[in-house]
Amino acid sequence: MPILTEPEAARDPRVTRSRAVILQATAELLIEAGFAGVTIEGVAERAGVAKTTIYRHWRTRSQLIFDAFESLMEPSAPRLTSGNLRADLIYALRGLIRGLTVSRWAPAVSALIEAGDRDPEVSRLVHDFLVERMAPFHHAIQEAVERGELAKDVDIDASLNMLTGPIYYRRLVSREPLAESFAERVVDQFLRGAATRREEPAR
Amino acid sequence: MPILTEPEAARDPRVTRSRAVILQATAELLIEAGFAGVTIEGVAERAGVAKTTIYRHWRTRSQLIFDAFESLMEPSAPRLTSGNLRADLIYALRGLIRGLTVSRWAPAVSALIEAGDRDPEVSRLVHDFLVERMAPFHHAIQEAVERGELAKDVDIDASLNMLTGPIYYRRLVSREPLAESFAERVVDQFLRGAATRREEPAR
Amino acid sequence: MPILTEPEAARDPRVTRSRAVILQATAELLIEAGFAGVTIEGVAERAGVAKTTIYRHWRTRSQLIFDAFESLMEPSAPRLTSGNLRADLIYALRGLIRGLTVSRWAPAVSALIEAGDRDPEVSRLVHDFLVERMAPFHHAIQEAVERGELAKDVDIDASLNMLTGPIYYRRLVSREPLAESFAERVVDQFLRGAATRREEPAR
Amino acid sequence: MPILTEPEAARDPRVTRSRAVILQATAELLIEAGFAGVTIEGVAERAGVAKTTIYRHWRTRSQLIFDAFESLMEPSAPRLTSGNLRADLIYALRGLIRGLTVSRWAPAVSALIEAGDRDPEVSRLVHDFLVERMAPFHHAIQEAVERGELAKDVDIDASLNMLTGPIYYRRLVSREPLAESFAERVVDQFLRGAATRREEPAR
DNA sequence: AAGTAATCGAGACGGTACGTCAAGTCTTCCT
DNA sequence: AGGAAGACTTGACGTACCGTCTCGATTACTT
Repeated sequence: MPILTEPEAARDPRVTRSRAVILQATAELLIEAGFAGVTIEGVAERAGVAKTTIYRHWRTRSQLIFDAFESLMEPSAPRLTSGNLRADLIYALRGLIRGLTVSRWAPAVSALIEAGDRDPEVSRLVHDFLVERMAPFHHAIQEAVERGELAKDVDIDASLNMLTGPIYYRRLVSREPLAESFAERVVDQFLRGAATRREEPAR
Repeated sequence: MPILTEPEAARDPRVTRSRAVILQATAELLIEAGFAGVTIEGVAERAGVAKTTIYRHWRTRSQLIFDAFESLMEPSAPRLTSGNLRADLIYALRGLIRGLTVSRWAPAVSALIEAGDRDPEVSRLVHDFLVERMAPFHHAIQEAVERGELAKDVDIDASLNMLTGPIYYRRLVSREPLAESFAERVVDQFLRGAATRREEPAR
Repeated sequence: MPILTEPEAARDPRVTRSRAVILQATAELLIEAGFAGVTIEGVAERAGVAKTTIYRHWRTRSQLIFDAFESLMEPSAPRLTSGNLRADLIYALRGLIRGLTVSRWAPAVSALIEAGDRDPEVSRLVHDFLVERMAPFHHAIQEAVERGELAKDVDIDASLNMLTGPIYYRRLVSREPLAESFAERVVDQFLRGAATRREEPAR
Repeated sequence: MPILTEPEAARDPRVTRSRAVILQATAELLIEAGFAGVTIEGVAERAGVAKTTIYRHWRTRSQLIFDAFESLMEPSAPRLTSGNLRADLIYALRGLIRGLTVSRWAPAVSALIEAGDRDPEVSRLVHDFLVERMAPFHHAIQEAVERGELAKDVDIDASLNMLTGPIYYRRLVSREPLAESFAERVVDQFLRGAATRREEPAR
């Protein structure tokens, strides 16, 4: 599912084949050596393809990397509909943590951030990509509000950022340890809030 | 305050002078052109210094960048002691948002992240740097707990990440708009919690 | 009048048309930018034709260039028959000098030499071409011998080379100034000979 | 004796060494494969030197080729002073013919012409080079005039061109066979003149 | 008039070489 | 003696053309 080029089927089968081997090679290099390890010449050699063929299909290295990254990803997580918000959020965050730490594509994550940093178009693609990936959280929270499980005045956008932000922060910025169990700590703190319950004591 | 080399006063005044002009040039390039814009040759030329001289003082580009970044920063924020937790947190987060978006060194931030990505030693330095920068939040929360303003069982580490994580996430990852007013939304959501008051959140 | 392909009339009008626009475009590029400026891709683009079409009709760039050059040339000079040898030779050499310096196709001349240098088949074509162009000189000299105006033992081949050689030499090799008046100097020196009249030259 | 760069002794022995191996490799390629066979990458590989090193010392391929050509040449021919003009001229022309056909550097000659064609600066160098090489002819003729062996009104410049021009013409342009014996034919025709003896030459 | 064959454009493909930039190393010069 | 200067090898950049190769889409010529 190419994103940066026309999505309709390529006529020339050579195109299809070239795109595939190039993305495959890029993804491998991405995982093995990160952003800096993805050189056009390296990709060309590993894919058994001429440099020009790569440039023919991708304008910038960043966009190639984005496409390769996307081809690595499993399809978007399913909607969370267990009806138990806490469990749903923890499940999803655990998935995110795994994705950022132990998954096949984990080593490619900072490369992607870096690509976004260099190429505004890629940064837009990343944004779109994340919005789509956030949808399950968004739905889960919205439904919980409708069920009365969450306060009606909950700030959904801030909430989304407060759930996933800490994960990304630890992975990319502070590089503190990031175990799956961190999911529960964030979700519980998120649900409970920090302030004491004058009327209703915390807990 | 050099971090990567012996902190005691350098004897040779030439060394002192070289270090200064190199850091100055690096910082300028960092701001103007980001991580990729900082080349050793570029720094050498702008600083009017030979490449060798740079390599003599810094082992890697990443460490040079870290040092330059640090020389850009104003000294750590003061302790927050207004006694009003919400106001303190908002004040601090606003500062962080400004730092990441409009400050002089804002353009250098992703360069720093990127440097951390390439050089584990730098990533450790960034971590230490952030821990120190986080101290005011840490104190503010701890004192609020002691004052009874925050629940005793508050998860301090998770909380710190939930306050600053969303900011970094928006700045570096999703690149959503990031206005100062976002500080209030995060702090309020953090304090209030998401769960409705009537029932206790699932535990 | 194609030389490198079957000279009989092409049946398909598409072929005729393609050949024409390609030669036209080649000639233009040849004049504008010389041998190195004639690239197959450039010709294709200027002619509004696919590269394949060019390769279909010419096996090598050199031969394309030769054909284009020939299409540029006016038909061979007429026989020189004024009966005055000196005037005839001067007239013809002046024409050659103009052709090599100020004519429309002058800029293409070294391209042609160069093409001959790379492609033996072209070099043969150039040779044939020159022989044909030399015919007027050849006749003029032969008739002058018959008229008794030139010595019977004149070395005709050497003479031809001694008349045109200096022109080409100045144009291609030494690049000394080459004015039309040079024609007279060469012809006079040629007729008169260098040796003094009193003694016979060494034999 | 470098011509295109400062003639004073290079300080850094690395420079001297680099120049030498590069010129050597260029000369070899020039002889083996002509102008088109001299690629910077090819020279670099054969010389065991980095491309950048070549670009550091020569601005263009043409100038590199000229320098290599010059390093190939034996020093200029000695003055011709046998006192016998005919013998002297024949001797010199035979040398030229050998140089253009069977010498070590013969295959490089058209490359040099081609280089001159692309780079005006090289064409100037070639001109200067030829003027110097022509000096022996020039002297021989002048002295013969003084000795009364040649007519006082001989056109020296035209004569020079009429002696060497035919050789170059056959070698580069018409590519007719070019044996050493051609030297005599040219010299004799040159001395004797074409016009019949009975009357004074046409005029 | 229909069918088939020649010819076309478009452009992907694997290549080679270009000339440039920057990396990090190493040698020489100079004070 | 040690710093500055800068030559060196290396490797990648992105571009231009090369000559070959599918791939339909027109023609043009049979029959």
